[in-house]
Amino acid sequence: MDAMDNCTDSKDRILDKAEALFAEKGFHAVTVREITQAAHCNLAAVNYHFGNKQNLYLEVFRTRWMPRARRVQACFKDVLSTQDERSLAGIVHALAEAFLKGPLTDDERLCHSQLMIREMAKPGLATDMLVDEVIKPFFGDLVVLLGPYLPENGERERVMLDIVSIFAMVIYFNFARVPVTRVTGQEYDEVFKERLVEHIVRFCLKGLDMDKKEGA
Amino acid sequence: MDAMDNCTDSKDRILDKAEALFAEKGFHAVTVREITQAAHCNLAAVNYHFGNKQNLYLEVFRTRWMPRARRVQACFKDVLSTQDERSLAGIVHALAEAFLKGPLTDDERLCHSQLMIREMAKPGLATDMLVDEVIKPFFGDLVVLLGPYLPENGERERVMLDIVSIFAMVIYFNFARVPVTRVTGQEYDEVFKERLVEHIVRFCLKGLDMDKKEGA
DNA sequence: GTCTATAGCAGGATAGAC
DNA sequence: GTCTATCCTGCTATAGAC
Repeated sequence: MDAMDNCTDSKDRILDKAEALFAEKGFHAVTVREITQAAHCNLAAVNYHFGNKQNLYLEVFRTRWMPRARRVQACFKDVLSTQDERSLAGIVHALAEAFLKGPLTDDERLCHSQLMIREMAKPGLATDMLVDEVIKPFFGDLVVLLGPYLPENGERERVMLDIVSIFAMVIYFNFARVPVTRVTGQEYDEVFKERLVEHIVRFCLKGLDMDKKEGA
Repeated sequence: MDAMDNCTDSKDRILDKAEALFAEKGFHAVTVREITQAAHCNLAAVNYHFGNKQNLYLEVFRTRWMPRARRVQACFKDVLSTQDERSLAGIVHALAEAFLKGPLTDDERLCHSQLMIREMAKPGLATDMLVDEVIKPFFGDLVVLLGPYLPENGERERVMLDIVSIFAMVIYFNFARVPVTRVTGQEYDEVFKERLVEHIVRFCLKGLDMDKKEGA
């Protein structure tokens, strides 16, 4: 398809297409034939370069998913460092922005969260790598970062749940595009995504925040 | 396994096991052989009763998923009707409670949300049925119910996003048990689930709500 | 490093006895 | 309704020419 296809070697093309297909359909629903056809190379290339299908899947995470996760985290820290004053609102906004708009293209972002969700749904081949090398360290950073805003020092669990909740929002709105679009009637264009970031920041900071009009 | 297995007919046993397996692994990762073995019946039974694997999958949604979704919604309305005064907090609490504790057993709830998430991740065989017959009508009800609390009548989209956000929390905490457990160190026992309900209600109503200690 | 050909096997589906 | 036996397709993986 792409004019560049012949410039990059088949190993890279396979990794690219494999990632997209694994994200879209899941490991079992994708066949090696499908991948090699999409990558415009021979069926045997997967076994030659990666040994077998499982290892190709793992390589997708090693060479594609992990670096991208690091890019997003770097973006988050970049945004933070440019803020002259540190505030809770600033941190949440940086988080939502890095994950929902950040350095990734739309396709990358969708692909990225789909791969993660699939792996998180049920412990899979790449779960350990993902949890130990990316999720846990990043959560550790966030706990430290949000420490000053803790109600008490003892309530570590509450902070954990709050952080997870922010991710819940970001990941859900990325992943559940189909029902969101069907229910709201909104396509995921730039305008809507900007509104989503605003919504997520507001919701995470203030919740529904409709108390003014209590009493039906 | 169960002592009751021989009492219910094979059609029901197949539906039960198929649902659990489809939820756990996804459509493609499950084989008909696996299902029939788990259901202690013959391989040919699936084709005899359901024609083919795809139709079995659809029947799982028709005869298992949909009735359960209705039970949860009924529970939500029940709780609402017992509240003497209607309030935003009451509605959110009823929602979180119905979905996170409600009428379902733990296994049912996990199974239920896994099936839905898989279907929502990418439009699948049952997506239309699910969206048109369950999600859209229920969202319609919620929009009406939350209408009195709208900031303005024009802001329908904001209410939609708020409702979706509540579901995002509920579904994520149900679905992403693995990372939640790994990060928080908490198993999903009764105590933790009760805390989760409290957390979700609080978070949805008030967000992070840490403004008191602004300024690091 | 790329390709063809094929081994070897697992899965879905069916025919037909009981 | 249940079972056995079997067909056939489509998959992963490999061997070996180029």
